[in-house]
Amino acid sequence: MQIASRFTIAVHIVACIDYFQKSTSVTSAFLAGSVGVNRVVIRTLMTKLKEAGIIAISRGKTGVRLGRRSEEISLYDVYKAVESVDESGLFNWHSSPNPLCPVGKNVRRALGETLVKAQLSMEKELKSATIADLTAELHKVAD
Amino acid sequence: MQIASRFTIAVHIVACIDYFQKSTSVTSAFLAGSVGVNRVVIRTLMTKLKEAGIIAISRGKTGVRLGRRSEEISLYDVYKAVESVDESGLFNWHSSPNPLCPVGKNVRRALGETLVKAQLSMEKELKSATIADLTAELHKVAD
DNA sequence: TGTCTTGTAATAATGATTATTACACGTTAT
DNA sequence: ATAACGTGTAATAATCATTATTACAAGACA
Repeated sequence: MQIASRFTIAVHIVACIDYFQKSTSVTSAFLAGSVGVNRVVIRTLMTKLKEAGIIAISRGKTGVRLGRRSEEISLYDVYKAVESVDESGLFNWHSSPNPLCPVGKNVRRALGETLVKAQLSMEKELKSATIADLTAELHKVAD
Repeated sequence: MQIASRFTIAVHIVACIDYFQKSTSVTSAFLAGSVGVNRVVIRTLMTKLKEAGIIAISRGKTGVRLGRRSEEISLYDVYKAVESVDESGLFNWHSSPNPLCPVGKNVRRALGETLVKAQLSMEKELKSATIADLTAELHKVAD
């Protein structure tokens, strides 16, 4: 299983806003065109990104803008905004281990910490990369 | 999205074998009882674990055994055996970004390396933990 | 040979993700 | 104020991966 594409879509959205907001009015239709998905998918993600303070939305012709400087938006911020990270964790547990078996009763506790560490390690990498980095790279490639 | 529970199930299986193989004949029915899933699910995973050399299976009453010492089986070995890790990576990409948009055309390339690094960082943690560690912890808790 | 167990195909059930339509409502410009 | 444009969101369907389950063939061992 994988981390849903809505994460890369969300990153794409934010990067697009950073890339284009000075030159164009960025709308959900515009973003849908760049990402290649339905407008409603874009809007749903936009709402989540707005709730996280990553972007600012206003209705009408204004277009979407970043909620703060792209240097201050990490990939983890985006990840957290659109994925349900906290609730269940990256690793999915089988739901009914046998409490009468010493292994079944304790695996989760005995293994849990290690898996949390693995998850945090991945998230740390996402925290160290910003949208500004990505946009810079995009500008570089486009030259 | 999460990493499928078949990973924790597989770890549970291997830990069970390590924990019980000296005292009992460990079978798919036994394991299904401890894990709390259908026998066929266990068998399917057993087959994959066997292909990875993690366990050794024989039909009849013998029961399942480890393919090598539990100190030499990392969580990553198990992870790799039952998840399709290499093919597509941990992060799922949206499939049709617009090649006519400078962002759509290049996000994947510009972001790819960072995501791979995040994935590898997680896997590194899984590599540093062994089934032996887990079984030791299980014995400790059971005392 | 009989009993136990694995191997595996076939199928269904479940659940999450993603796509799409439809329409109410906010915002801006004229 | 009203038309034009854009977001917010409910409702529904399509798709896909995961997980469950039945059924039976075939290997291993006493």
